[in-house]
Amino acid sequence: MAKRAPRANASASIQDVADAASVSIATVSRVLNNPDLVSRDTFDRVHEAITRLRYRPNVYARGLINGTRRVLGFALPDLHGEFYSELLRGADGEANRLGFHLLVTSEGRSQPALPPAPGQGPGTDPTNTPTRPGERTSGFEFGLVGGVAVMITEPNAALLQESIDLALPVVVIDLEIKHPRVDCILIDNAQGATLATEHLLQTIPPERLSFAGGPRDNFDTKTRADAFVAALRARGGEPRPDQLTFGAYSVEWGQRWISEHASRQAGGLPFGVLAGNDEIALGILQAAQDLGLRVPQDVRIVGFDDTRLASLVRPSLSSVRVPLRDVGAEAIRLLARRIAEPDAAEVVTRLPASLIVRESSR
Amino acid sequence: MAKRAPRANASASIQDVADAASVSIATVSRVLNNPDLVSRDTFDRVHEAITRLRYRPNVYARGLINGTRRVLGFALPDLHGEFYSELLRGADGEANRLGFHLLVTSEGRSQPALPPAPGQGPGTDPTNTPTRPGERTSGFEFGLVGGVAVMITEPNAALLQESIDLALPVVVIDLEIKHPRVDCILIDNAQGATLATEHLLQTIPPERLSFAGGPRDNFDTKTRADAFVAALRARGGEPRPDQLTFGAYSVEWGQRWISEHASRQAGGLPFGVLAGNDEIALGILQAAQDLGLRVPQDVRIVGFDDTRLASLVRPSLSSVRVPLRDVGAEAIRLLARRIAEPDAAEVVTRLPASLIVRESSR
DNA sequence: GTGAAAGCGCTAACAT
DNA sequence: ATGTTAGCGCTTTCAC
Repeated sequence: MAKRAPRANASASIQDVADAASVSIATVSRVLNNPDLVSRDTFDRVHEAITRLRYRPNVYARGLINGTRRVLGFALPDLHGEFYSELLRGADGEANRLGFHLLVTSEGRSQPALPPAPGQGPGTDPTNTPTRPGERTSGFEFGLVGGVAVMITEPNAALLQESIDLALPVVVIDLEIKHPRVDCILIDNAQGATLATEHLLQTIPPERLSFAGGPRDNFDTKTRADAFVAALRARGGEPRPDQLTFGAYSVEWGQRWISEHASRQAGGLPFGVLAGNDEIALGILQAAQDLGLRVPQDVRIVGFDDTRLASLVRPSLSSVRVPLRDVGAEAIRLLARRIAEPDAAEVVTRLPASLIVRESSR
Repeated sequence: MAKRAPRANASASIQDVADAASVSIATVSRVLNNPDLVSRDTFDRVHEAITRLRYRPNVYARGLINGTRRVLGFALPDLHGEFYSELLRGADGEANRLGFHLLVTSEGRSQPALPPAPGQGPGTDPTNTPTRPGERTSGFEFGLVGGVAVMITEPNAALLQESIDLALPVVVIDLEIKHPRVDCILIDNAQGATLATEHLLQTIPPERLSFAGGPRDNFDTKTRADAFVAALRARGGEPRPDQLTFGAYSVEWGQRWISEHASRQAGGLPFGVLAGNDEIALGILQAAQDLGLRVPQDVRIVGFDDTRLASLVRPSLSSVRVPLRDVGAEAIRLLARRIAEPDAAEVVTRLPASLIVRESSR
């Protein structure tokens, strides 16, 4: 029995427990990991010591051995707002269910990735502090996490690339990529946008229908815009360029959109707009009213994502419902699966969108 | 030079890098942690090997040694909605700045803590699977984190207790507790509620003013209610019991409150209400309008927290602004400080609240 | 059923 | 300036 004075400060180690229970550390370990292998009596003694000393196995030591990483990385473009918040909640719930922990990060954290230039040796410039490898490069302490879920909404995807390079289990949200061992979760934006457009077309002629999208580069916005155009064409209307505009996912952009649109609105009333998300829709909704336009009599609006905002405002906002919570949960599920079976076939989960009609387009 | 065949599957280890650069592992370690100690030439060679092999130091091995935990736990009652979302964003930003990572958890995850009964030996009941110590008990992988920020909004605080027991750096949000080495962050709810009440009292007589709180046990709600009462008394009005009601932090509760209140409203119009948070206020605002009451002519409403909801709805909602993002950031800052100086004096940060007057109470 | 001992990958003395 | 070596706390053979 290798006794050792238990350090006053730090928490109890396995050795402390072993000493207290007069067994070897191996036995303590067994009590923790293979209770069946120890005798009833020993078990009780050890267990008592564990509780008394408030012993918690050191995760780092454990992780060092079996590489069992119970931590999953969850990288979102941003953490704020109803949208991401709901995604996160879905992930958190599922992580909890499956016994994982969530390391969150927002892309806002991103640092430039390691210099990719293969020929140019690093540290060539003596004035530059050389990249400290092993330090965080993209906001993630890789190596701490057993897998990463990354939401990719725009072309630049340093974090994704890095995750893939590290041969870490990866789940990509919002972008379909074909890569060995990389699973994807997609929202059926096209379907949702089609539903919404067709709904608007029931009461609005094609030439009076517009799409007020988010950032032009944004994948979601792009898909939604394409489906919007397709739906218009299906009705025989080739949209004019001014019927498709792009800005930002913000209330402000929605407000600006409507004020500009209303002033050049030659087609007459009522007109309709499919917004890139609920915030844009909300901006449109409110600024339209400020402009003296009645919703839905003069302007019919449909948002996207069906965040809580949509049901909370008055008049309530029609919106394309996207199962955000399911997206978060599914990401964790896929990650867990791939950790368990690294070579399982790649999965592309496509979650359906549906249209929730409320006052703003009725 | 202890060569070793680099495993095909796993990521490169320090030994692999050492071999590739024909140096010892110690030198590689130095390149990573004390670049000044190695020669220019060696540095370059090692650095090259590192990038080529995509080497990342194993966090677990590192953590095992220096106990440097760059991960902070952030425990909130819930993850969803503007409120927590903003808190989280503040924390994430500051964690990023200070080089920490955020392990989030919502109290919804909580498992029952270890059985506290000291006399009763564990594992006494042979039918029961004994508690697996070392497994997560409160949603947290303690031992992985170098500190924990816990938001405590209601009396039960198993997670807090556990954190404290583990002698982990702890920051408590929303509850003032005096405990060695535990720092607190408080929002000046009393001040905020006072400001709001006095504002309402400018146009509403005390007997027509009500407080529609969140859960009765909730610390914030309690403080806000107390300040409300005090402000009324200062104006010479002893509030009737029905002027103080408690429910939940939800739109639904706000809606129910106004329908019940409107029906028994004998004091006449206009009347005023201070809501426990913005969601309640929003429910009141909308249901009031549905009931044919005009806001602010008939009903004046002030919310709490000043989440984005307040400025997004129409009529816009007056609200007590609470610097949520600062709260999150300050939590991380305090944690970082206590990790650096474990015995620093305890700090209680009290963040000010302010009143934002908008249409709903003008 | 239990203990002894060999590492997991890394850092930090201590040598040289 | 660089290499050698002793652990960090734990799991896991391998003996007994």
